[in-house]
Amino acid sequence: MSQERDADRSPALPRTERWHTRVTLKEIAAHAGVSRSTVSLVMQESPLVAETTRQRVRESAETLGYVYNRGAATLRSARTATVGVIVHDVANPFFGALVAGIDEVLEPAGYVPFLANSDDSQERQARFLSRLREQRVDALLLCPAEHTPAALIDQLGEWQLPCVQIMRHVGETPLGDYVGADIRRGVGEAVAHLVTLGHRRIALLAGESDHSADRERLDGYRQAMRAAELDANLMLSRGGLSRRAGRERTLALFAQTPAPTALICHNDLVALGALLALRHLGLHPGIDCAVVGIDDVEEATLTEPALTSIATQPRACGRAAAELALTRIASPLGAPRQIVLPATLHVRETTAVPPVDAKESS
Amino acid sequence: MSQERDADRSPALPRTERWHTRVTLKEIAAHAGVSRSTVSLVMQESPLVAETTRQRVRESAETLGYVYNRGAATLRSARTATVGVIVHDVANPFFGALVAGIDEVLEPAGYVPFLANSDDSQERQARFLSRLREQRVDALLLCPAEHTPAALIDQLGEWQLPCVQIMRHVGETPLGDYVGADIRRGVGEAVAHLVTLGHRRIALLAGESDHSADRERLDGYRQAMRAAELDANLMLSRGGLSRRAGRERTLALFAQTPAPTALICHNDLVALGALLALRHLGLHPGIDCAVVGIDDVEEATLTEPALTSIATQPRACGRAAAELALTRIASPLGAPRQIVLPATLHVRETTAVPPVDAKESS
DNA sequence: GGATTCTTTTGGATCGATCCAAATCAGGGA
DNA sequence: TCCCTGATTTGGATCGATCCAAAAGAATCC
Repeated sequence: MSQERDADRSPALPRTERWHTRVTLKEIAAHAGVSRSTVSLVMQESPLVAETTRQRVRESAETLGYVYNRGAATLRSARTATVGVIVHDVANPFFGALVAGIDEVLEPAGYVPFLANSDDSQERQARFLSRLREQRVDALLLCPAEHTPAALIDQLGEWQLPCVQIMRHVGETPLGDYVGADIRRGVGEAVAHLVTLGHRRIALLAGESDHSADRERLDGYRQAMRAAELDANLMLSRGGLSRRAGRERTLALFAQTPAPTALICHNDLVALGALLALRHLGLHPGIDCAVVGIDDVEEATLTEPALTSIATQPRACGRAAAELALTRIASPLGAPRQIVLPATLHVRETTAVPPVDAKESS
Repeated sequence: MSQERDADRSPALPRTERWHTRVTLKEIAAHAGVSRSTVSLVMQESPLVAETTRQRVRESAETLGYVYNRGAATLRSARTATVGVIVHDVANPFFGALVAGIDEVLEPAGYVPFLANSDDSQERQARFLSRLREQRVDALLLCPAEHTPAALIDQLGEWQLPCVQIMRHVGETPLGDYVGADIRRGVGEAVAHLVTLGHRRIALLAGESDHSADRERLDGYRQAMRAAELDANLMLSRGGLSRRAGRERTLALFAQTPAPTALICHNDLVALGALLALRHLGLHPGIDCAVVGIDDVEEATLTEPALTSIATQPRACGRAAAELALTRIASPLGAPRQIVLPATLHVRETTAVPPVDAKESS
């Protein structure tokens, strides 16, 4: 920490930053000929202060190279202008887009996001949560890890920490603030679409853990299958949700007879895995077997054939969640809101009429 | 901010958290019968304090539901236990993995990362940077946005903000701390591999902006091409780096004659786009045209045929960068370190001997 | 027993902002 | 000129930790 730089302080050159003597409100006050309080008001963009003073103070701050000390402000005012974000897999492009959406809203509002990866582990989630409490974040944006107990939301309430759940929620119905997509309806629409095309053996490649996102897919599927007078339990597969798992689970499904003629996949990664599997089996997606993904990630439009997918709009969800968090910070006692964005089916090339033999045999 | 809740303090029920009267060191001190200073020492895990007192204090903190106030500590000690992370595209799986690696190291060290997306925009990068300064982050992990001036690093130095550059660095040679992969050698190895297989018309699908990551690919390519006595300028394509751009640029390359027999792509996204283009043209990757990607993302092993790729190990880079940042925080004046991880070629199915006609015609 | 050392504990002072009640200022009307 | 009103400005007190020099206790040695 060499501080012996004072030598080069030539008064002619007002260096923007002096060495290691941090500029504080006090220095600005002295420089601008006002009190600390006034400077503070200027920094808070308060309308109380006169325009001319405001200008003078701003200039002083500028020439002295002042950097606002959010930490000091926090101590007194209990606002940190930070928000915690917990997702279960940053490496998944879906969450990448989600995080980008969050960022988009927080940034102009002057908020900064803390980000962590729970990796769907309770323990990591809990550890990060306590870090965030130490940092006194103003709010939390949470995609809860698997098996998160419903009590967590109550706990957060006791801790006075506003929380917006995203895409998944703990407990049966969302108790607190929540932003997600209307997956149930989206899946229903997909099933109806496939039924209209003539499909009968429609498989659902679901997840294996019983959280809300999973349940909604299942509910939408069951309900639509029932409506079409088809057996929903016959073609239900539960398992992992990676691209690799999608591939393997599809191979497994095709090992049984009768094989499905259409696959609805928990997310696009699984769907892309399914495409790989079909190609491996020498089958043509969209001709020999229909495939529907969920999320509509950018990649979906680029595969050959292009993937039919239910758009969950991660970016829009991220934006909505961040906005909700900001309003909740502004009014902590307002009524919780549940925002459910429409999930619309984007029909592309992987859904077409089933092969003739399959249609007849059902 | 009503604080008039003191009435309901029933001594019989030691609620874990009282309403709105935050527990501070003072309360713990009173409860444990020691001074504030001692409690502070316990919280800092100082070895000075006796084991028995330590235990007692810990228990008091526990029963009172104390949450450490990092902000208050920061004010006095000038350490925030936070680190800023700026990447240019969170939605890219490569950066997802990188961020995951960073997280992996910071979390156990008790640090929390602020994350932002520069979207390769100078302006967004600058705005976030000033936010981070306000928050007094202890260090910065930066994948500099395109066209970032070399002066930025000096500026950060003046601001006393330790910075580790990742994957890209500003200026000709990395001036400060840096973590990246040995792309130059990796690309060289790829060219040599292709030459050994018999390829002569080896194209490079490079980026169009002139940052270090780009230059390294170019240098590696030119050098290896020269070594093989091939013309490096003939088959050089510059352009966008998305999957879509990869597809389109490949189509463009194949519109010219003679078409290349091998493609080395700036990253795996571009390579995957190239695979789509080849398939679209009715060509078989690995048979009609070799394709090499860079990064070796998970998806590379799953395409059919599997993609040959140069592994840049984003997760390992993230870890190394975070570790370097931690050591730099511990000793700000230590000599800058440049860590270059090996980039090894993973040969898979998309690289094979060139088609006979192409070999003869060269 | 008292001096000496080592271990543990402690009371202000301090970091840099915000909050709030009170002081000051400027302009208008009687 | 003086009072009143509304617009600005201001000086402590305060938030909750850390730092530091010094005090208190315990152990050791002569």
